[in-house]
Amino acid sequence: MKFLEELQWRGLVQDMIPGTDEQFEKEKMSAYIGFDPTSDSLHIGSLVPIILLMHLQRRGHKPYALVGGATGMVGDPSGKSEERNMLPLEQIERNVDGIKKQLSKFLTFDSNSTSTSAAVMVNNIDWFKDFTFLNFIRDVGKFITVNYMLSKDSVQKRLESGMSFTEFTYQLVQGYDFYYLFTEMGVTCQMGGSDQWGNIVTGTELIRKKNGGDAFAFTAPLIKKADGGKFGKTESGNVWLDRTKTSPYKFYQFWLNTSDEDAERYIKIFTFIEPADIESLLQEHKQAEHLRLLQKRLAKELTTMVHSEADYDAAVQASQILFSNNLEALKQLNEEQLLDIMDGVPSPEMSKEKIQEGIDLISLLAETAIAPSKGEARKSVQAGAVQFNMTKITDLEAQINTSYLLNDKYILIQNGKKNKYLLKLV
RNA sequence: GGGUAGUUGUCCGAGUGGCUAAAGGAGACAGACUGUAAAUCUGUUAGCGUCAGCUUACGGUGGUUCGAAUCCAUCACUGCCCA
Repeated sequence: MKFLEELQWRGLVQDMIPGTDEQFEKEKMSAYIGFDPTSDSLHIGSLVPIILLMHLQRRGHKPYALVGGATGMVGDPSGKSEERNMLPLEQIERNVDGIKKQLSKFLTFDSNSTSTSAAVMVNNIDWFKDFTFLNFIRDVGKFITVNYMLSKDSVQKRLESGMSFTEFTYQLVQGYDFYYLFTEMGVTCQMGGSDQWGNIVTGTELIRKKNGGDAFAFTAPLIKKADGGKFGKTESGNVWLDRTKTSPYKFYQFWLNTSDEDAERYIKIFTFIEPADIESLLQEHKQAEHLRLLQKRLAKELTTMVHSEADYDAAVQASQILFSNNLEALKQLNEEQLLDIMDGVPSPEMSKEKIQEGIDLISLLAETAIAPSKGEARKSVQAGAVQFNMTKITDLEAQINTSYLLNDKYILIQNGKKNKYLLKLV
């Protein structure tokens, strides 16, 4: 399969500049994608751009990852209904560093290697920091008309509610990135999310006018859930690629919980499994949907890619114990096994004396922060959401004592079916 | 600069002196059913609490009033029209 043909099949292509697909077959190309430094860690929303770069590298093309040290200072209006807050400069720098570190996990950056497909990291602050305002409006602003800029969706949507000049300028700033990379580094293609289409086209326009060169681009669709909800959010917020923000166990659980409908799309988008193999997987899945083959495979591929195989194994093991409702199996684990399995499961601590003296259920939940307050704790218990060692407790007055302890110092507590905690007594 | 409309809880949106912690919807969380899915049904959804109640809330600040999201003044922000 041709490069773009495959990406298309995977559902990774939304728009494309005509001829881009052929160009990728003609020669090894350099292509880039931008990352916004709005946080010091990437979350799974950034996985699509990362995967695009990985596909690129696998096919022998040269991926450029651009972190937006400069563009982050301006703020992209695309897809935003209102002006966004500007981050302090130090924060942006910190975020740029964090993102760089994470990207190197997915791409080979080896600059010593002679490989032509080694990835390159660039930061647009490097070519913007000494670019004066006057020079910018002479060298860049002159080539793009306001009429053209106004016609962009991202601008149109904000015309009613208001938009600052800063945000309006964003497309020029990003457009210049492409121009710079095109002329200085021979990067001829830009990729991005479909919300970036307008900005990307401004770049190709700038290149065409200033330089007369042919630039290429394509975008990937925004990932949405089949029910229209946002992708990548859970009750506890974003799913991050950083294990200290989202443990491998939770990361694994996120993918495992994918709905059938979404799983069929995600397996193509997020994994590198060969198209033929995916087809047969889909067949298999349809025959026995309750087995959730797709979800399991998705969770495996992603957890292994983002974390490691060992993390994946641990997550599977933990999930099996936690969701089997097999109290006996749980009781039989020794301390080491228990801790091993529960690695990544939130583990609040509490002093042992309190349990020895006996404590009421509500206070325990509130004090361990398993429930945010006593009021919330009461609600959860009344709703039947609380389980201790896989046994539901609905009595508001229940007293908790040492008889609940596993291995003499742990209690497995659940608040809701999927929120597990391992309470540790110290 | 002038005129005018607006700013309500996570979001949308009703409310125009007490019955309003604020209708309705969306979203979110929880329960039931299932397959740790979807759909559906039910409950919860400002904070705290011994569920009696207390505290904070309708852009900011002051004021009128026994009492204000609701009236007045002023400031800030935004839209629209005129210059």
